[in-house]
Amino acid sequence: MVFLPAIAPYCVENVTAMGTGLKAIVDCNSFYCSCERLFKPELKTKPVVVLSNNDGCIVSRSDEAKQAGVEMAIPYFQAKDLIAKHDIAVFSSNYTLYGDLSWRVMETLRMLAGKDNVEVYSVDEAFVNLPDMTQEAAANYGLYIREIVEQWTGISVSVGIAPTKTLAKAANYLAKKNKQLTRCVTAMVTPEEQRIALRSMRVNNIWGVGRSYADKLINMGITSAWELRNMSEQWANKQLGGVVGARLVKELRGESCIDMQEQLDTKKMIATTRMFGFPVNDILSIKEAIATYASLAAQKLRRQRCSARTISIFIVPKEEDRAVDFHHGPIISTRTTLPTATSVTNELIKPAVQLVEKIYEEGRFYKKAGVMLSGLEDDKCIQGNLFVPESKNKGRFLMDMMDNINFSMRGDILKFAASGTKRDWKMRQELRSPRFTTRWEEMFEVR
DNA sequence: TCTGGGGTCCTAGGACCC
DNA sequence: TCTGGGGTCCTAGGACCC
Repeated sequence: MVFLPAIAPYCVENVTAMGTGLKAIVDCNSFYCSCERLFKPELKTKPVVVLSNNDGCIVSRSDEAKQAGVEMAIPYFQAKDLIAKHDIAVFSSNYTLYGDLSWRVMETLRMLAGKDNVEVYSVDEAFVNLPDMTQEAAANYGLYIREIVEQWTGISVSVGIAPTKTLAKAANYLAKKNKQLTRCVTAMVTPEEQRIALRSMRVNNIWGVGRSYADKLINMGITSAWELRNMSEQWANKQLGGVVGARLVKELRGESCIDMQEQLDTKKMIATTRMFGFPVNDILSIKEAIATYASLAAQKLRRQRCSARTISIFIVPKEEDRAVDFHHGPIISTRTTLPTATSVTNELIKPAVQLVEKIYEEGRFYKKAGVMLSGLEDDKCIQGNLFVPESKNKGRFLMDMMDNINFSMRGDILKFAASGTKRDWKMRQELRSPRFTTRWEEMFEVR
C-alpha cells in the first residue's frame, strides 16, 4: 500500500494561460501495447506489437519490439520475419478496449489536476496546466503523476513539463528517449535547462516539424532544435508556413502561443474511411461500403448532436503502376451540399450512394473508400431552407431508437439494407483481443 | 499477395460584390 | 475608350498531429 500524497497543493483553481504557469504533457508509453499487456501479464517483458485497421501497419510497439528492430508504421507483412524470429506477440487493434482505458487515464489526470486543467489531446496524451514551480518541484510533480496514473490504471506514462506546449513535448521526447536516466519524466523550467535540452535534440523531433520541414531545415544547415530556436520570427514566418512557423519559434523560446483548448468535443468534420479487405471492382460493393460508412459517420454526428450540410465521398484506385508512391496515388472525390443539414442516416446514405455513380469507373479496381461530413451545424439551430418543408425531425426519433439499441448491444445490430449483409469487402481483423472491459461475454476471467 | 484512420490549421487563389 | 481598390466567402491543397 502506497501512501498518496495530498493532491490539494497542486489542484489550482485558476491557472491562467497568460504565459505564466507551466504545461505538462502526459503521454502513455506504447499505449496500445500497454493495454494489451494489462490483460496478458505473461507478456509484460515480452515484445508486443499492435496493428492498424485491416491488419495493415504496425502502429504500436513495446520497447522490446523496438529493440528487436521493428520500425514504426511499416506494413505488417514486411515485419513478419522479424516478428517470427523474436517471437513477438501480435494484436489487431481493439479500439473499444483502448478507448475505455484511455478514459480511465484521463479521469485520473482530472482528479489530480482539476478537470478544467486537463486538455485531452489524443487517445493517449493530455496536456495539463500547472502553476509555476521550480525545476525540482516540477520534476517531482511529474514523477508523482506518473506513479499515481500507473497505480490507478496500470498504464505507464511519460511526462514532460515546461513553460510552453512545444517545450513540454520536447521534454517528453527526451524523457522517453532515455527512460533509465529520467524515469520517464523531464522538466525544462529554466532557460539553462532548455538550452541544454534543445541542443541535444534534432530538429526533426520537434513537435510541429514534419518530414518536409525537417528536410528543408536540414538543407539550410539547421539541424538542432536549439538552432531553430535562435532563428527570427520573420524568418520562420517566411520559411515554415506563415504564422504557424513564427509561433513554433516563439514557443521554443518559452513564449506560450498555443493555448490550452477548451474541450473541443464538437468536431468540424467527421470522416469514416476504410481500406477494403481486398481490391474491389463492382459498383455494388462500393455502394454498400459507402452506405456503411455514411451510417457510421451519421452515428458519430448524432453523438455530438450535430447535423451536416455537406457530404463528400472518395474512392482510391489500386495503382497498377508500382512506381507510384503508395501514399500519393490519386484520390477521386466528389461532394454535394444538401438543402438542409441533417443527421438522419437514410437522408445521408441516399445522396452518398448517388455520388458513387459520378466517380466510379467500370473495370477499375479500388482499395479504399470513405465518407466525410462537413458544414456541421448544431442541432439546436439548423439553418432552414425556404423551399424545403421542415423535416420536423421525424427521422430523428427513429435514429435515437436505433442508436439506443445498437449501443445497448454494443454493435451495429440494426442497420440499413443499403449497407449490405454479406460485406465481402470488409476489412480484416484477425488477431483482435477480447473487449475485456466493455463486453460481458468477453470479460477477463480469473480462476 | 499483403501499405491505417481521423483529425486540425493555414494559405493561396478564384468568384463575386460594391 | 478607359479597366481600381478593397473586401468577403469559398475551395483546394499543403502541412502537421496522433
